[in-house]
Amino acid sequence: MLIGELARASGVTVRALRYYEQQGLLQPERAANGYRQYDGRAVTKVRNIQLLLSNGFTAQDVRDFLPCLDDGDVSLVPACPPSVEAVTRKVAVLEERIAELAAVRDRLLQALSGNPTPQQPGTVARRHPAYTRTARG
Amino acid sequence: MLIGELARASGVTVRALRYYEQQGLLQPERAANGYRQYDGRAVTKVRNIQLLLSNGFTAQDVRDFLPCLDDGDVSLVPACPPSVEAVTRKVAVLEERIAELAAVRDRLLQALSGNPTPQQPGTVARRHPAYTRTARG
DNA sequence: CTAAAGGCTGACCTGGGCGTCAAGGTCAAA
DNA sequence: TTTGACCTTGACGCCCAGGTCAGCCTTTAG
Repeated sequence: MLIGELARASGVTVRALRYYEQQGLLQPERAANGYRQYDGRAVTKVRNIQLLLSNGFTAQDVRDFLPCLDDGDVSLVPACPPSVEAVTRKVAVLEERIAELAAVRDRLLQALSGNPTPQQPGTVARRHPAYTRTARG
Repeated sequence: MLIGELARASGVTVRALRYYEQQGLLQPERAANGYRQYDGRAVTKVRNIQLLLSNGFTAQDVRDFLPCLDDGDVSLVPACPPSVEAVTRKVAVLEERIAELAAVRDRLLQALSGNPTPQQPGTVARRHPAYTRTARG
């Protein structure tokens, strides 16, 4: 799979793919002519990278994520126990971000329904109802 | 409340507060000496702004959020019906972001538990269990 | 053979969210 | 009155995630 195909398949630009590689997030093979060669799993991987980057994580953060998410193949995990701690921390970060966004969402929904905010001022709602809706619908 | 106090109270820098104002996210009063004057609700507002910015939204995005979240006072909402549509769109964006992050979190948890991924390749998990954990909890 | 399409590296540019001076005004305490 | 903390605007700088252009090589189509 050449870089242009991967770009189209994963919805990012060729430039972004080269950037991700430069940041150590991708390590494609090289053909004899110097062209980058990606396998099919790279599509998932790139989507996950983009997903994290567009949610406020940095390339450095993503580096911490990927060792155990490599190419979306979770079965690789037992081979990388040293990063368990790092992954656990990342899960906590995600929990926090999710809770924050859910709180904002709840406030917007309250706003739309015209209800007052049942919370003490000084911060955004912390304890919120379970997340039940599915994306896009 | 002066800008330095607000900065300490809300956990951002003075520079950031001036930047938010420049971006149209804050409109403090001005004292006779030219000093910015904030009221207590600005603390919540600033925290919300920072929260959104650190989650991958731009100042422009935040501008769309704030008309109905002003100072965290949701009771102001009925006064701004024209932005209902914009807020609704933002809720959808939040739902999507939350779902994405929850999917990543689920994959990390699967990785930690060593389970295989029960999903078709090509994208991150889309339908995920309800969000049940509380932040830092 | 030639043109078009795609790939390569290197390098400079951009926009967003600030950090960091610079030069100066204001205010409370000593 | 002087010091020091805090405020003002303005301007330049930085990092990050790429965009864009230049100059060149490779592969496929006609």
